Amino acid sequence: MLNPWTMKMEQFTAFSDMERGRLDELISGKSGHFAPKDDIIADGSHSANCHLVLTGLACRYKMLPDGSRQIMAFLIPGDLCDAEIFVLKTMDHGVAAVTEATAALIPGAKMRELLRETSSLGEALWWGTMTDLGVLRERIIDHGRRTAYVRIAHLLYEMLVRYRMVELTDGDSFRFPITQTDLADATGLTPVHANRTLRKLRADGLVDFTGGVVTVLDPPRLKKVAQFNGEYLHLDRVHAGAPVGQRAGDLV
Amino acid sequence: MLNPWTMKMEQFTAFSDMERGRLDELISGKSGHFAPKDDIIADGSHSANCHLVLTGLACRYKMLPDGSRQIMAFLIPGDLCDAEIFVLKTMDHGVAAVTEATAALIPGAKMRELLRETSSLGEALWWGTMTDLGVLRERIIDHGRRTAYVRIAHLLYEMLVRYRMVELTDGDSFRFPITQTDLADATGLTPVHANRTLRKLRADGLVDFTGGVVTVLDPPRLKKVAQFNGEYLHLDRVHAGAPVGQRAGDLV
DNA sequence: CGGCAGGTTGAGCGGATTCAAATACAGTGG
DNA sequence: CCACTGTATTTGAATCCGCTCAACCTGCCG
Repeated sequence: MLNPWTMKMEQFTAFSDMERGRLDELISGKSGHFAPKDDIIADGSHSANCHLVLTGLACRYKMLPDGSRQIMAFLIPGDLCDAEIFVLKTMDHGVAAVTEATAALIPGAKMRELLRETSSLGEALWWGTMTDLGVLRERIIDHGRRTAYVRIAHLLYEMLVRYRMVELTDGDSFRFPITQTDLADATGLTPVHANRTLRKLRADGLVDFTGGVVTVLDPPRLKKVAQFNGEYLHLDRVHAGAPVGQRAGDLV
Repeated sequence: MLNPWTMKMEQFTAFSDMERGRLDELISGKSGHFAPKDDIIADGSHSANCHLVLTGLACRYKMLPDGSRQIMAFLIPGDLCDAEIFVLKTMDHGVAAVTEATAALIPGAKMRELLRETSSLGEALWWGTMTDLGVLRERIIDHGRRTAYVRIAHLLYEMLVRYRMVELTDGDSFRFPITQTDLADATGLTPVHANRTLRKLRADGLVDFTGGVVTVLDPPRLKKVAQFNGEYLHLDRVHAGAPVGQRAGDLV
């Protein structure tokens, strides 16, 4: 059984058994357990360790002076929380658990080594960072030039692809237990309008979202209305382990 | 005279003379000259070289199927256009010149070496990438949770800080010759509304924007209305060369 | 002189917000 | 077993920020 980190990065490149061993070793040290709404890393703090989500769901967020919140990204198993920790003194935003979550604590020094390696691992870490940049840019497009309807559709479709990368989908369903307030904070809408829009997506037979589980009822149609083009995820190499039809790369 | 790349990165850390020499050498190879609206790197393309803006203004953008454009970042002297080129097959967005611009072409192989170095240079490159992430996150907050007025104020104040990092400000003025359409595409507004909002900022005595030159008339007040908090730029170390009162770090 | 790009202004519209209240639902304690 | 409580979802109505459509102005260049 591969760990989610390996699984994710192997969307980019294949690893040798030795490289896989390195990754396994890194995430099998200390780990933290977090309750919903707990900060995994607080805004303004610093840590000697890098955090990697192993189970559950987390989010990158920032509280604004007026009390409103902006969620900038959702973090699922295999995602790094704080790659900046090597070079920056403090976090310029917070990372909080959305559901119960566990995160591996990877010593900063070990991560530094990894980055400098000539093996595929260093490049895979760069790939992760570059795709994070791509996802953020896509979110800017969402907020700047897409309507609420398209924006939510886009987010849900993207999550489907990302969950499939780490094999946490069941057909076209995945567990994504966020509240509508979370959804609103992530899409830059009000909870009221997020509700109405989500409701329309349901009425249009595109998605079902009950009991914390998202089911994409008609992936090709959702992809179309979401104006989704997955190039920004750079799934150059389809993970060899996944059977045809269940690969993340098939969706982009 | 320091080059803009060195100047920018020395906001993060001080370099040795040898390290400065390395940077000088890297950007004094081949360079490209670009006319306004020319692509420096086209969406979907790939290059063996990395581009670094030396003079002029460029932008990171994406064209949408419906013909609208989203500008995701402005690139000024000292900014890297395509750090992704080492690991990704194709660009998932374009970079275009806004004004006449020159860009240094740095061989990808040389950049790779730099990244793996144990010197400060590798870390400074990481710092650059991490602050790029920070700037993008801030743009998401802009679009998601700030009004048009605050959003434009924020962008202009941020540009003031960034221009000051590379010593291209004249007091509180800087050359920023974008059209109001560019401004609209960057802030996710329509040109009409961008115009009205900019006009209001002028009427309120906060900024002047004529002849391609932005003048911040009252920096502390603009900072306040922009809800600007510059932590995300991580100007940990103020550039030693700049006199007190003219440092980028003073503004954050 | 006409053409064109960029900037400015007006009027009406609509998507999203705000304020407010009703409903559903799980947990908790009596 | 049922009130009680708090959180999440749903719906309605009025309002407003930003958009659309449209016209007009300005400076510049061929």
